[in-house]
Amino acid sequence: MEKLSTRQRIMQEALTLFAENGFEAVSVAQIASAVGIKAPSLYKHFESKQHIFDEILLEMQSRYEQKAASLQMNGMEATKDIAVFSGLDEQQLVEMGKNLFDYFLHDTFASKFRRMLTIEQYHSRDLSALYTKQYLDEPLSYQSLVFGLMIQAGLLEPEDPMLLALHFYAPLFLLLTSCDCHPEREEKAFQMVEQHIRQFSRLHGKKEL
Amino acid sequence: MEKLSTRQRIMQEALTLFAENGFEAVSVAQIASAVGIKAPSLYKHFESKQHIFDEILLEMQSRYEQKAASLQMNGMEATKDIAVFSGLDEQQLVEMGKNLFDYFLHDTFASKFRRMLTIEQYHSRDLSALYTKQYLDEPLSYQSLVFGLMIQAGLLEPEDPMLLALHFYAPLFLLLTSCDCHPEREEKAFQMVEQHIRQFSRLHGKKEL
DNA sequence: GTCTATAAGAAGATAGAC
DNA sequence: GTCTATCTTCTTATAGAC
Repeated sequence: MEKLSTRQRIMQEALTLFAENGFEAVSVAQIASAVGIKAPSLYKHFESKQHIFDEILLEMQSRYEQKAASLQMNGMEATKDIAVFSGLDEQQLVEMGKNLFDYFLHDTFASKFRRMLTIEQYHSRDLSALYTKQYLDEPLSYQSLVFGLMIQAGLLEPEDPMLLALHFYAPLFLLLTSCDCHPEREEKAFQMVEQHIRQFSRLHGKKEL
Repeated sequence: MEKLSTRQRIMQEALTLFAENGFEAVSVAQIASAVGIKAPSLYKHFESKQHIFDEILLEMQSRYEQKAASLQMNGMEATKDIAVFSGLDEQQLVEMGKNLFDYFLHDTFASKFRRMLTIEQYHSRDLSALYTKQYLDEPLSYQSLVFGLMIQAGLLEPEDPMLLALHFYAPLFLLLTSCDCHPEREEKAFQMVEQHIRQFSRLHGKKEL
């Protein structure tokens, strides 16, 4: 369990601190202290504070791609697996939403990374582009693709898929934001997620004639 | 037009910088430079950098309360003006949503303040509570109240008002976030807001028998 | 790979001239 | 109310002993 290298522990503690205070507000000494070493020792593992940040970014990209594949959130995979998605029923939709919600909220790396990007997006075009891509555009375009398939399969009433994706995902995004600094809200938020998706299913599900 | 006091200009420039970089990443010298004075001169107007931040907070509270009243977003007012809200039709709903969206996005003070709070919420219980109250809880509970009245008035199908509020407001919140660092998205976002609200009205509006 | 010591600079803030 | 000069502390980062 304690097999993390010092390099990995530096990245972990740095991310924790960056996610709470922002990059510039965290000192190298703070990071080192959290790891249990002195600041100069840290420079044996990373050439600069900026380099720690850059490596966290790379690490996250890699983890995100893995998770996207495992959640079947990758657009490429979805088009290959039409059979899977065109058979989605309400309960599976609830599971999909809860999985996405739980991942963004509780995966220790993903959750902190999202908070860090939320903070850092405002002073870098690159970071704001990454934030938008990862937490807005990709979830929306993926959901849009899924709902398009569900309409084709006769599971949902015909409707603009992007509007459906916005209706489905935006409440998850808002509830996520509401839990970020208030863990005591998580239970209620999970209930809201479920209610929301069941309402979504009721409103858009194919009506019997 | 140029009647702003130095004190007011300091707050203005400080907010602009805080909204982009966060409080700790901005130096007093940077703020002073943006105003056109030297750092020590700034201390004749504010006793510390923290004090500038605190005054921005107070200023915003005051402006927010004014705007809430003018947008009729104040819960107290709404219950007094049942007549107004129980007569809301689809077009008025669109206007209400667009007004809210436009205010959060374009009011120079409100927009920067929201970005600053988005950054600062993570390292202070007080600020995260303020963020949640101002951008999540109050909009939602206000919308919830409005929709409850609309159901009573027979304008909407019976439904949990909080679920309706989440359905109505969450997409506005997400689209707002998507425009924050990407002004080129605003036009599309406004179109999406309108489409979203018309869909909302179509889905929840009282069906004719 | 860790440490102490230290450089070189930037930070918040004050003193005092004008 | 503005400035220059200055203080103190903290910052990132390096040098070199162990």
